[in-house]
Amino acid sequence: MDRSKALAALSALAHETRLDLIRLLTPRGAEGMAAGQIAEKLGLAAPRLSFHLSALEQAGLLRSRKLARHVFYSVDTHMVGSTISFVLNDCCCHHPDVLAACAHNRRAGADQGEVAVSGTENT
Amino acid sequence: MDRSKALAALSALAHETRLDLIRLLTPRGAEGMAAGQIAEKLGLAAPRLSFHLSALEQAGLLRSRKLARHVFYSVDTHMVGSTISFVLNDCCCHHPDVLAACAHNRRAGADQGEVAVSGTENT
DNA sequence: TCAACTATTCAAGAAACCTTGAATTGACCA
DNA sequence: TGGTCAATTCAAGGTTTCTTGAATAGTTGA
Repeated sequence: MDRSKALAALSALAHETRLDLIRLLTPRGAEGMAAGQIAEKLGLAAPRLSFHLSALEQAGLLRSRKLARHVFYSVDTHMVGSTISFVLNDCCCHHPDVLAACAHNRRAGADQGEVAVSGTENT
Repeated sequence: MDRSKALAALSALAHETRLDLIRLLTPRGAEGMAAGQIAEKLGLAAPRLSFHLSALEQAGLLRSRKLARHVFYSVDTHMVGSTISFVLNDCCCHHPDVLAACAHNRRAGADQGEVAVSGTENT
């Protein structure tokens, strides 16, 4: 993964709406979700959603496939992982404290249960 | 780590110059580096550097301390780690594929030697 | 105190980004 | 073919972000 790709991916992630999209779509796996359903879940106007979906797709973080009149979007988990590891590798040079903080927080998160949402927020 | 902090940190990271700063400063540890030396290393105009340093500090990714007429900046490794783990936890819900891609790339980076700079570029 | 040095702040302009409503494209079905 | 639905594209606007040169504040040593 080269720098410009990583930078594009980071820029794409650095927006509230787009993080919401990643958060919503990740648990859906490769199947993903249709744009209309996403718009409904997140309460977004269609053009606005389109704008952010295409930003994420451009950055390589989402894939899309057409099915009848729907377009399904799914997260490219490999790309997300690569982006994260870019920050760890290239920027932080495997600095032990960064890795430690990362590992610690990952464990803490798992302990508390800010996990396993996967469809439960279906109000 | 709450969402707005994480978002601020991600936004701060999503800029070429600021990634350069993190990359330069991480190996220096808590000691950090004086603004003037940073400017020289990266070839940045002083106001521009100040702008980006303060953006990173605002986001919590850098700390600063004054020493005589110099200001030393250093990376807050804990904050960087927290930001990374936020993406893993909160956004990707510990999705196994993301973790796998992250772990894989981390190992690949270590194998190749894009590591262990830690002060050797002291021209 | 004065000059030199380090770093930040200010102001202005350019560029990029985001949101919105209107228009458009493409697919489906009667 | 005409109507409807799903999604995108377009155009306009407002806001934010970035860069630059000029001005400012604080520190040091003669």
